Amino acid sequence: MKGFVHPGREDLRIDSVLEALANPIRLRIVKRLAGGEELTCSTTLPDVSPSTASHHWRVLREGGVLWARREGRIILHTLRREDLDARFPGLLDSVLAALDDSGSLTPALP
Amino acid sequence: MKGFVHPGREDLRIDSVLEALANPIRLRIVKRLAGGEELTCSTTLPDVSPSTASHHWRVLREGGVLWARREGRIILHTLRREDLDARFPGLLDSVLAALDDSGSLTPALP
DNA sequence: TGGTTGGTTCACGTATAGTCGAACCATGAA
DNA sequence: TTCATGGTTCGACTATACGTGAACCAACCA
Repeated sequence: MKGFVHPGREDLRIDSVLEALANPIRLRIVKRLAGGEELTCSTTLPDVSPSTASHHWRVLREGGVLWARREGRIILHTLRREDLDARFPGLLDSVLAALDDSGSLTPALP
Repeated sequence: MKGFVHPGREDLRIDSVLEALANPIRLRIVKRLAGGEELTCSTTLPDVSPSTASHHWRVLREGGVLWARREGRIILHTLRREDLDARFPGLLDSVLAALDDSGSLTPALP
């Protein structure tokens, strides 16, 4: 567990990205990240167990949706906006716009 | 089995649509439909069984991605482009553009 | 009427996603 | 060194997705 595996920009695949996005919990994460915050694992999903949270972060990371980097004891995540926009122009924006419209995927969270 | 159940435009949900799109077989279907063709079930997926094909058509239909209408003995499918563009502007275009770039999801088909 | 064609539905098996607790690892602090 | 914190990994379980063949249905045709 020394550092994270991220697909390169050119390795991003549309079906992997769609797969990563096709989950309400992961969409919540993406929505939060889109605000520009750097999120940690535990503070973002207090309603699921640490192992479940870790699973979802991994799917997003390996799908190429976000970067993970260790900062001391915590792990900070940021959206790979440039890479996603470069490879799939408009995709992220359209999904984020849809998330703004429907409040269904944005329960009250700290 | 008298006619098909389609979600209304306002009932389209981003996670259902992403879920429907997050599958290579269904992406192949969407790509074909985007060409403007009206596709039947069997001619589009000759490499999977009729029941499997029917399953994928159903996921796309119930996710709101396409219209199905009976025309005599066959069922014709068309992309719900207007509805998708209205509810999730840019989503379909970005996915289709990605499908054009990578030939990986477009095996030789009749 | 009976047969054929195009699809669906059902029942089933298999594979994978999602979830969790327990154990473990990495980091920083005492 | 020892401890606490933040995450991951592992093993197990459950739920759902995927895939199939068999049976069925709906429309057309002879």
